[in-house]
Amino acid sequence: MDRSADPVKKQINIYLEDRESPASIEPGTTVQELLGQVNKRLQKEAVAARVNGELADLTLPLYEDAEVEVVTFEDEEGAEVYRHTASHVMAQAVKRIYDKTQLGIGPAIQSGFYYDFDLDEPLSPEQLPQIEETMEQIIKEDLPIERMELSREEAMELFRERGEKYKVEMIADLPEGEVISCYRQGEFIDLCTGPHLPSTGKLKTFKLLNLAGAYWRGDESKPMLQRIYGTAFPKKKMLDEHLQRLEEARKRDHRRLGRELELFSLHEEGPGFPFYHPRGMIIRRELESFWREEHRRAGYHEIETPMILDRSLWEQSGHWEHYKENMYFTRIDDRDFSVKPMNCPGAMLVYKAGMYSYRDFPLRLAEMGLVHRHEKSGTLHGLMRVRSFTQDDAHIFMLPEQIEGEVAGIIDLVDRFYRVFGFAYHIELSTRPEKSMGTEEMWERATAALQNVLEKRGLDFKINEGDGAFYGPKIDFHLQDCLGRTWQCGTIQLDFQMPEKFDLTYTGQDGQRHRPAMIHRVVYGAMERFFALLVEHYGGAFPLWLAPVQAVVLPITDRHHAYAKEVRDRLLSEGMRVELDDRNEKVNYKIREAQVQKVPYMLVVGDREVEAGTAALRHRGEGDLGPVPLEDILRMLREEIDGKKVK
RNA sequence: GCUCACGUAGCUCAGGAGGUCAGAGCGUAUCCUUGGUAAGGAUAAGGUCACCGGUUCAAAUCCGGUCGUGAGCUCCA
Repeated sequence: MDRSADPVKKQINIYLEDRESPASIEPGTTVQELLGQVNKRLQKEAVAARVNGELADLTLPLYEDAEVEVVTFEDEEGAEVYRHTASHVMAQAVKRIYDKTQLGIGPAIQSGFYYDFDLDEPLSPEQLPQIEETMEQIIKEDLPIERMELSREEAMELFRERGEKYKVEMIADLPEGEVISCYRQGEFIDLCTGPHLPSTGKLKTFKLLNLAGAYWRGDESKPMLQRIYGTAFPKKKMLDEHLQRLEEARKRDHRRLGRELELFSLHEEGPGFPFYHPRGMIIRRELESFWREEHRRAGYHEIETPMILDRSLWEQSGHWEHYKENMYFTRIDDRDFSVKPMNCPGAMLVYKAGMYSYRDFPLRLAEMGLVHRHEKSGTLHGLMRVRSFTQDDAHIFMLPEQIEGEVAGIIDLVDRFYRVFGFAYHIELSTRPEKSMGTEEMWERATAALQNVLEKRGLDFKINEGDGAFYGPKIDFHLQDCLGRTWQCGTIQLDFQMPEKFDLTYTGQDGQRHRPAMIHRVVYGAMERFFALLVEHYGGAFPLWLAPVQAVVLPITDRHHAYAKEVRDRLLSEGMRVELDDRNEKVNYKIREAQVQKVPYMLVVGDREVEAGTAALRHRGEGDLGPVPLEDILRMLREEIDGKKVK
């Protein structure tokens, strides 16, 4: 852009949003100065601007007529600018304390920021306050932040001189002809596309949260840098609220609720191998029976295949070659066996046990298959990431022209399931990874087929290059946990390999043998992961149909025990999960415990209820509902259960 | 697997510059209390302070290793 002032033009016109007429200013006025002239409040709130649609610094001088939009912290990109500046201030502070620090990268992320450092000494959490203090100092200095545009050579020279080897590496990788920009604040310079706040003093409150290691460029073979995470807000109150929200989220953590509600446990004796307790088991079985019902309706047939199978099968499927490091092995009668890490080879054998015609297609074989995978120790996470889990798997064998219809059917099925639980989800399409089998042409065809269905249905999706399975591309469905981390649940994987490897055939209309196409798919994904996400989603307060204990009967004194038992038995006979709390405690105490355990309904019975044949109904969320005749209670609960209502 | 941190009764956590430091609350058991919508009272039981090794007269406390857990990275349902 030509930044020299136009000698002919004395004034330029700037069009601001929400203003009828343009502001007339002198060329060279910065966005910030302009805002000062027209709207002081906006000037104060602005963190960046959009000039003719392009995100820019407030310090950008304007030389031509332009449209200017103000970007504040409230805008997503405004928050990013704000926090990105916070990450620079943090980097500056770290460099002030440890001058040999080499900088990695330091972007803004969802609700915060981080910066990666290469330091000689390991950082420990005790050092964070010191870094925070230095950051406060830098903010107090209110250093102006200036943008500099450099040539590739200048930039190289600058960062080489400063000993920033990672920055030099980044510059070397920038495409030719790209404008290289840097930002300077006091003695600190960083390679950065910006934009940034106009000065360090604009930063109000921030907090450094945690430390972690992170490989340079996310590559395991590259050095590990030290990453500091933090967050920043324009108001102390917003920061406090954010920290409060994090605290609340931790209360929903499935690992915590799993223990408190006695759903499951994990033990040192079996890292990553979960134990289901009676209450967790009820939820799991409910999920499974819902699943069976829906799958029967959707035309699936259920099968079960063995957990341990001969080595030759895994060699044939390609797992021996491509998945060995994740597999468990055993030896029986001098033969090598493997514990199944996936259900597909077993399903192949089921298919091969019969003869199929094109008329049998699509053939949908479903399996609740328990698989074992030797995941790296550092990746284990409660029930979200475990080493043994049950996949609600299915393998669909079909004609090539049935692929798109089947994929569409699965997308509908997944959507139906997630809706029942009220889950929001996002979709990703993963393409061919480096370590994979099959021809380029096969991959292209398969990927195009998946993409086609998504596009036809107008679904938003993100493409994950090289993230597919070794046998084919896939569509993944992701859900969020209590902290907003996303987890892959449902997946649809197209596979042209397995039918080849197992020489699967069907008889076509022409009487000849042909190769079927195949899809692997899961809806819940892994029962363990889905269960964990459900716990966090509901914060432990499961809808009635899933609640391990649906109702508890609370007699007020011993003389009400007989009637309480009657009430309990009546509910039991209607198939409800009900308990009787006849402990020698006050009703307040029993109610509190039922609330803490998030039991949906409490039936309090005393003299009045015995007399009238009612129960004083209390809902964990709605409180006291007053006396209700037993038969009405039964009807209400039945309706709520059958409707899978979320209450 | 990697980086950093953590590991004390079933749970949540105090304590710990090496020596009356094995503590609290919740929970559990027993007894008293029979009480109407979120904790009634008393008493008691419970831990070789993750495990192994080292330093020391003495280790829960210091050092090393192992295992497990957490946050992230890598990888994945």
